[in-house]
Amino acid sequence: MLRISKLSDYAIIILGHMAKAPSQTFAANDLAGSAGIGGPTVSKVLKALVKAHVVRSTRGPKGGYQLAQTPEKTSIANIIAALEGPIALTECSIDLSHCEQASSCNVRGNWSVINRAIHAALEAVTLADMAITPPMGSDGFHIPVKDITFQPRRNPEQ
Amino acid sequence: MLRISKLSDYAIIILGHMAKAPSQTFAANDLAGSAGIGGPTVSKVLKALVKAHVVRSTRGPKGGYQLAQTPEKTSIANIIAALEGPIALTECSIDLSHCEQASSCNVRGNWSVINRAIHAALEAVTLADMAITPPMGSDGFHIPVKDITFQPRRNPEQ
DNA sequence: TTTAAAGAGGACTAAAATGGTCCCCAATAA
DNA sequence: TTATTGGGGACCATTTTAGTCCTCTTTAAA
Repeated sequence: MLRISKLSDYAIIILGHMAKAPSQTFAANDLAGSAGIGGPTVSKVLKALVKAHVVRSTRGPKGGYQLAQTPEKTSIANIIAALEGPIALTECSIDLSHCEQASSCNVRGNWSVINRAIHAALEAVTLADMAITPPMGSDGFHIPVKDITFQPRRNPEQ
Repeated sequence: MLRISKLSDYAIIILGHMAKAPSQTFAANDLAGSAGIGGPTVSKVLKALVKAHVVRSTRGPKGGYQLAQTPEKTSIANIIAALEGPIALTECSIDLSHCEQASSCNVRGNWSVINRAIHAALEAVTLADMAITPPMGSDGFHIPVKDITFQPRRNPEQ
């Protein structure tokens, strides 16, 4: 199954809590409590988010973490990249050198199209979009409030 | 890194070879040779593709594998789903029951938006698009011949 | 100046997923 | 009848992932 790691999933849940008070500073432990995730794990996630400049940290007593930008400016692509590195579906999109099929692979260049599409999809959705609680459907599921459509464009003028 | 498995990658390479002669029947071993992938591994991939009706198989001498549909009708989404199961970025998109955060997770419904976007991106590209060898760029990279654009639509009338 | 509360960085381990191989069975053309 | 091909699944080694823990640094407040 094509999927994101648990840590990225946690990141979005944690940031979702922070997005409710975008300028507030939260201690890692408090976030762990409200998200229902283990303390050390929350710390690990937040450290990665600091490196990627998704959140800012303050040390010392009364320290903690704070969103680096507004939820509207924080894209899901950035969050996932913070925890999993560059978003690319195949190894060779990142580094061609250790691909044994390279010579017989005639499919290579076209992956970049898909990679860009996936990236665009994740870039187009922000933390603000994720954090809102959409209306509850009759089946108990939330109804998403946003939609993304595609326009496949064949053979564009190059 | 958000990525597909090696087996899915192999599948696309293998099918790329088959797409050159869409109605021909190929023995697994021959495909292994031309793709530069181990025989047993190619077999494993092809078996999965049969189950997903991406290719058809014929047993016995002169048997082998054949594309079930034209390359134009074979979507990358199908291929990936054949090897990795349903395309969904988070566990809970497939089965909510074993999600411990369920109660404190207010982000759930919005994942389906992203999942649909990813799926649409993979659905929009076909084996035919992947199999063509695009013109070579001056940097030695192939230039993709197709592009996909996004139209994020905020707050559509529901 | 001291102390305690926070984060930074990284080592380590257990568990899970993945990749690859192999074996025996079934179908079928010659 | 036999040889060739795929079908199904078990199996294991390796890699990846998730989670924990330890020690160090920073800093507000007593």
